[in-house]
Amino acid sequence: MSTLAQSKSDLERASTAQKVADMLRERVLDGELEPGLRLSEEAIGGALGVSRNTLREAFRLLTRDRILVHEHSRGVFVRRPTSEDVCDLYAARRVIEGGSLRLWNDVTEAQREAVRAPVRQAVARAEKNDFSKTGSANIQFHRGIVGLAGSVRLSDESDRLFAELMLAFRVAREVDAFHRTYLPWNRRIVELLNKGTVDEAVGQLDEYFDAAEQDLASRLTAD
Amino acid sequence: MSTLAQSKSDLERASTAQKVADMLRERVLDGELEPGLRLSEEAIGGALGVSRNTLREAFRLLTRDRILVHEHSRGVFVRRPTSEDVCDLYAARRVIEGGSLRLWNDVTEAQREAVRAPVRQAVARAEKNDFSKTGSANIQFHRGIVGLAGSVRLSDESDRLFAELMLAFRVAREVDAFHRTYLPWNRRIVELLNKGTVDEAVGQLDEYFDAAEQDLASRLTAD
DNA sequence: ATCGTAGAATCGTTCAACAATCCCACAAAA
DNA sequence: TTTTGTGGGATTGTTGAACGATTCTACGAT
Repeated sequence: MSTLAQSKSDLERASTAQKVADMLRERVLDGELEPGLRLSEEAIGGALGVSRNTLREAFRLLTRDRILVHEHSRGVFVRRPTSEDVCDLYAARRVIEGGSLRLWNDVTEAQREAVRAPVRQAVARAEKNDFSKTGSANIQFHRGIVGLAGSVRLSDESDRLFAELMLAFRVAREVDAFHRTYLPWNRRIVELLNKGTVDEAVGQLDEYFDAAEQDLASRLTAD
Repeated sequence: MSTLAQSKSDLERASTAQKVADMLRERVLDGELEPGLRLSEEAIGGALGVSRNTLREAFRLLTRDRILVHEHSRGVFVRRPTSEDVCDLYAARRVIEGGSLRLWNDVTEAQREAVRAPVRQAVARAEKNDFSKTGSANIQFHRGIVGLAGSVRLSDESDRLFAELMLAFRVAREVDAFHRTYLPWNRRIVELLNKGTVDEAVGQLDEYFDAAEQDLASRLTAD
């Protein structure tokens, strides 16, 4: 049954605009297209072999995800988060993840495991001095937290927030080191959760947000 | 200074696609375009005097706001929320508004007043048997709650959730009566907040969500 | 150095066309 | 009767070109 659902989702992936958007999203999040860069319709459309109209549709999809920003009659740019953006992003995350984490005792074991697993894997890799996937592991941890709420709308919005933060990391030139710094925090949160002290875990999460926000914002204003 | 900001925002409102999207959004939320209705590109584009490409851009904007749904090669439809959607929407609202309300003691007086004022006005009107604007007042109350978080991203996402719920009300054929029913709840929440018992207010908010969700979902499944 | 202006580059929008896909009705087969 | 092809017709997906409107750039005047 899962194979059927799989192939169905593959078939639905027909639109060219969608494919172009996926490719551009990857390029942006990988850092090949730097924040602040202007994306010329003609240049990119020509390079990818799609018409301007189709490319504009792809741009709309990415502005929805807040990866690109659209300025009227000026074009689209790779989003370049400011320190105000970072403040706003963490304000949203505090509410969403804090509120989700409080549901810890009311959710399924599978949902709880989605929070624990990423931290366990990151810790295991860190002990072998392997910090390769530490960034995605950190994001998976926070995705798991939001998943406790059981709302796809909330999870989707969180993914957009995470994508924006990835861009902020890039502006601050601290993509990997950032996640690594805060691994101990994640570990502590999971330990508190397993101990059943949800309120203390939420407190640790808030402290993590405070530290991360200040760290990131200061790097952005200095730049 | 506010006049300058005003005129600036007017100037930025240049795009035709944006204007078309605004018009369509209004039509949908007013109920002139029923949930489930398919919007033909040719028909609407011809009626509004805009080209297909521009109309498609407007559709993308409304799809982002979850007012329309896009099905590949089939067209765009006015969203018709299901009971699963309602469940998801309230799961998100529980987290967002619950988390925001907990910040009550940490925000500015202006933010707190944005929560109290809509309820006060709705109560005043209700005592005169004037239930005309009770719906928007209820939404303003919940907008105020989300505003406590101080994140425009969170507030924007909440507006999208509210818009979706408006569509659900319409499917359930209970637009005004719905809001009216729950005015006493809002009043009680504000009283608890003014008394300083934030946790109890959050509890009342949760109960409100439980009742509203069950009420709305049952009307949708019955239909 | 500041300001204004002409020209180039780019975006916003429209139009026409064709391929790809979906829908619907009708006929054939179990 | 129900199911299963199988057409044709309608609609969407995508392209390319075109032109007015807006922005950017560079050059020259003050």
